[in-house]
Amino acid sequence: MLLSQTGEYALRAVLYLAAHAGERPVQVAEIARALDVPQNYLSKTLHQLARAGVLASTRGKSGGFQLAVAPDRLALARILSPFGDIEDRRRCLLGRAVCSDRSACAAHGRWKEVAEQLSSFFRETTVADLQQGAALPV
Amino acid sequence: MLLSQTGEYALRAVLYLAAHAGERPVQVAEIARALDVPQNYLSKTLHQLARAGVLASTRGKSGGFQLAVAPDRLALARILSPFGDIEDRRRCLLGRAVCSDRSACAAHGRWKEVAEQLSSFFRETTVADLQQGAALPV
DNA sequence: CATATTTATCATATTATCATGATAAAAGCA
DNA sequence: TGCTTTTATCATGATAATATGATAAATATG
Repeated sequence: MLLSQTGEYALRAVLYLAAHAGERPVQVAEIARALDVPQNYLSKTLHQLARAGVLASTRGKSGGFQLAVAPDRLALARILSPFGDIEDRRRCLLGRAVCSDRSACAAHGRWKEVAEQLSSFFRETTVADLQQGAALPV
Repeated sequence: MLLSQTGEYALRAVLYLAAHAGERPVQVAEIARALDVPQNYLSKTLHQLARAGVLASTRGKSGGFQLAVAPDRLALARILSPFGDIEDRRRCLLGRAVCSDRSACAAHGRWKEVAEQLSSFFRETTVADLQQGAALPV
């Protein structure tokens, strides 16, 4: 798939948190159950998001995770970046270290437009954008 | 990166063969040297391409690999498909088994356009298309 | 303070991808 | 036929991604 499994979990978890945003944090167990995702693994993933400033975590009773950023200010790229996605993917299709208009691989001319669209999708789409189209379960 | 390492090797090897198309087959050793790629691994990858009908292989003295398809009829998707790329990647961004206009995930509305561009790039771009922009090494 | 709850972290297992090395099988050619 | 060259295949190892299970640390609350 396009995203790593971990990146996909991260995205879905954040969307779940956005949909269930309230005063109180949501626990990993609930999210894992809702998304049908391994709980311990998700726990580690959410912790990475917390360290990245995307989520806020609180421990102890009635603890859990919450969004730390307003949905309309939270781009998908920011959610995925701790898991090494996106910016890597804009790279040269043929794996060259440098590939630009000046020093182009065979694919560059045709690929760059697609790559830029892909990149800007993740940079510009926010969680709020997705909440709108989201009448259905994540 | 967007392609698997193996997929990238495959693409580069095919482009190399297209650029060095002649009467005589090209040996793995030469391709591996030119692309700076592990020879035994490339050998296996080229064999997969041969089984997929993309390349023709001949053994023995003055054997090697050749394109089995005319460059202008050889889409990138066909080169990559033995390595499980592309069609997987068009799938739902959030990993849903079914995700369509009728049953859409939260991302579907915004994602489908990008996904379609990505998919059609690989389906419609041919080796011949890339040979043109390719004055520089692969 | 004691306890229950929850995240944080560690140790380890599983799986897929990437890679290496060795050998078998085919094919040309002296 | 026998030798050399080359692909085909097998066995194995290395590494990273994914996942599981157990324990530690923090915190609210009685």
